[in-house]
Amino acid sequence: MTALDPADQRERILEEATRLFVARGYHGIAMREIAEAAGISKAGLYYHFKDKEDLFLAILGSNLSQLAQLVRQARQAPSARAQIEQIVRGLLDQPPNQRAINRLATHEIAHVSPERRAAFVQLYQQQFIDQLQAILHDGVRRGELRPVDPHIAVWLLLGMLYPFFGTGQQRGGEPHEQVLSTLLTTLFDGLAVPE
Amino acid sequence: MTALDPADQRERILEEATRLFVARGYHGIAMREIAEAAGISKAGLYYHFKDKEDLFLAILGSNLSQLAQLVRQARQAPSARAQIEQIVRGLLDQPPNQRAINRLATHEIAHVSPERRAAFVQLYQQQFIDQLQAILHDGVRRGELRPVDPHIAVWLLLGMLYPFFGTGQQRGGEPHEQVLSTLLTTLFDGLAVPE
DNA sequence: CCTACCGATCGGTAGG
DNA sequence: CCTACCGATCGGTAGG
Repeated sequence: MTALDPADQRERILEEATRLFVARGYHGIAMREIAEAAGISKAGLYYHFKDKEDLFLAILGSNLSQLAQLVRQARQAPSARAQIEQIVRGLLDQPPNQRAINRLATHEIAHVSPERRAAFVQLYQQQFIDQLQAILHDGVRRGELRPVDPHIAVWLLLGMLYPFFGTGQQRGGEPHEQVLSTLLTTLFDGLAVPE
Repeated sequence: MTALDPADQRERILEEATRLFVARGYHGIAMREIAEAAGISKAGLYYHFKDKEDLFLAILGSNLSQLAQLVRQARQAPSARAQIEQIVRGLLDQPPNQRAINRLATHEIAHVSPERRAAFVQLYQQQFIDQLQAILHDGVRRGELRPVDPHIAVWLLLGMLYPFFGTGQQRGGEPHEQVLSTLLTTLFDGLAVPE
């Protein structure tokens, strides 16, 4: 038996911890459980991560980097609608446990200390929310979209995605493409039949 | 000093527990904290409620009754759009702590035992989700709405509401009427400018 | 990274 | 027997 490389061990911990936090929330999981799932002792866990919050925020931070990259790539598309479509597609295409981290980020962040929470929320705002707002703002400015408040519209969009950020066992039983097209049609064209 | 009537004491416990669970989630609150907030001992708490899950489910159940009533009243309206509008208005008009119970119901229900969770989820489905699906289904059948899958559309609608189910301190700083009208316009007419 | 622990606090219950 | 609790403490477990 050869021990794992430290970086690989860290990755393994993050993977198992993600799965557990997604299933039962921040306070629903003990550090002991994460250690067992990763095949190390609890003290070993504290070698890789300063404390429980540090481990939790590492998961959220890594996800935020991927979100930021997704948005950066999408901004190359020609219209607001095309940009949003690319982002929504990218989010729904993530593996279930990755998608569910967005749920953790909006929900369980409340359980970390005020200082670290404020720091993460600010980063999340800058790297993700502000970018989405800019896309909608530009869409309104160019006359592509109705003159809605981008601030409200961003939360409507993220809200529409929210139920499909589950683990995939509960919701998301529907075909991917059908959810995607229904979401985009509803968001841009509305549910009402045009007269 | 006269002791409170048992029913009043129970109401007081439910009120304080709601506030605490909303702020910090199911596992984030100890029975001791709820007891202190209600001005009784922890043992007194267990006189009124069998255990922590029983107390938690009493909160969700009472909210579900109100949701069911809201939907029943709304179903009298003449069109699917008018019915949905009345329900959305009713939900956004609730006091912040009441609104936030919807968040608890979708999120923190995962933390109760499988049997009790299954029972509550079934009741929630029958008394709320199925009713919303019926409204959309009828709307599609009567040609008011695009031929969307009611199952997906219900979750898009509830998702749009979700960000505004916070405690009111974070989101919901926007004027009520503006959120309501933006949500309904987006849901029924879409964000795109008609050509 | 482990074994061996800590101060404190967890949900729940005893007798009166 | 009942109600509406109380002070004290149970066996286990939390993060560190």
